[in-house]
Amino acid sequence: MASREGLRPGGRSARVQASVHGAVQALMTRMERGEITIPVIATEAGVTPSTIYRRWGDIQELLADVAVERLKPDMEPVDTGEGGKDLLAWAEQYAEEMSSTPGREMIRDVLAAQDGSGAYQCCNFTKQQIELIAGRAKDRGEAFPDVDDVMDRVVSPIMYRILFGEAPDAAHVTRLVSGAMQLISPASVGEPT
Amino acid sequence: MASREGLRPGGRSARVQASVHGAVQALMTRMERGEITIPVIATEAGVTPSTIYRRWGDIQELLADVAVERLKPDMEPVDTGEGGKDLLAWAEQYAEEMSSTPGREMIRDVLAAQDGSGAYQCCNFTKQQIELIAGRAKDRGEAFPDVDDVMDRVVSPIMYRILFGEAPDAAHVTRLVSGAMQLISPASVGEPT
DNA sequence: AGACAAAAGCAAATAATTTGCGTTTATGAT
DNA sequence: ATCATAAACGCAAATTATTTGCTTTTGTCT
Repeated sequence: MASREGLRPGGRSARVQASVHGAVQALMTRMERGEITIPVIATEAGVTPSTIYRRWGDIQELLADVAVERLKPDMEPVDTGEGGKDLLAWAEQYAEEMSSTPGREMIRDVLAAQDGSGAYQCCNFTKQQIELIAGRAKDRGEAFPDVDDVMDRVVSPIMYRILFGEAPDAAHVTRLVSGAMQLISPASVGEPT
Repeated sequence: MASREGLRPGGRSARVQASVHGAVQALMTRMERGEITIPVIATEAGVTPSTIYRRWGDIQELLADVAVERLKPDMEPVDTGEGGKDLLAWAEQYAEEMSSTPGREMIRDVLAAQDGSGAYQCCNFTKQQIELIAGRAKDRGEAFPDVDDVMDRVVSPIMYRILFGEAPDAAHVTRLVSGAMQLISPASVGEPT
């Protein structure tokens, strides 16, 4: 991610970065992806195109940079009082957000960039959310599956279907979550002990 | 995929298509991705750039088109005489091929295209391979998990890790396969009845 | 406050993309 | 077989995007 490291954190640089990011997001609400070019973004942001070219290299890197920022979770998973329910609620929302048109576009932007660090970051965002749920469950004394297992059993299938096929429906997400929870104790997702 | 449907199947069109595809593949062995532009491809293919623009639209669609073709399986999964072993052998090879640099580039190309049909096709290639393994197992009278479950439990985690994190190692693939096989009968992957 | 260098602006040069139009050539009907 | 038709291609001009050299602005560190 060109705009994150090794650059001046304050003042004009930060202002330009914010302005360009804002321009991209604004344009995405009014135009189609194919119409959004760097000169267009530059005009919207009140910046000269060469600034964008020098900082981000090409439009894919810029779009990926914006997408990563937008994919960063803005709140922590709801606390239902039980780990299995937390995970289900989180997974349902995750599936819905990522299946939406903007969601799918953001994922595509992240994956299309040469710089693979964006994808890695997004994966970490997800992991952190699950770790949060797992940590709360453990604090309550509940058993909870390993985070990597949740990634394999819940997150991966959701993402794969969104990327390669049709978005998973609610029933499918429920099945995935209860399957993952059964790694701990059979049939314990729905009913609190 | 622009080049697959609604165009003349024979003669010059087919020749141009083959020539352009060949040019892309040849260039990918000698250049980096960022250096491959449509004018460069056109020169290599002995074709005028506007032909490529009119047929594929932009370079992402073209690269996706080529990638889908290269991702099409060229042989059927090895037959070890037992479904679980077949699946393991297939999954190991799949993971290795897709984790390689050319493999990851092809996947990225497919996913980066606007036209989502390429991703769908790739998913179907994979499904068909697994269906083949499943069909053979059933012909032998073995139990074998549902293809969709194999997609969720084996293929998805492999692909997710390749796209978003680090490639899965052999031990992990083994664990995924035996987990999927346990959907049928516990601990029956290795040993023939 | 001043020196330094990073980042931005500007404009000219280069490269990619689009487009209009004439030519070639698959395809389907006679 | 030949012909009519339209799809696909080639070519070149026009447009648009990208790169690059140089100057100016402005954070940052002393």
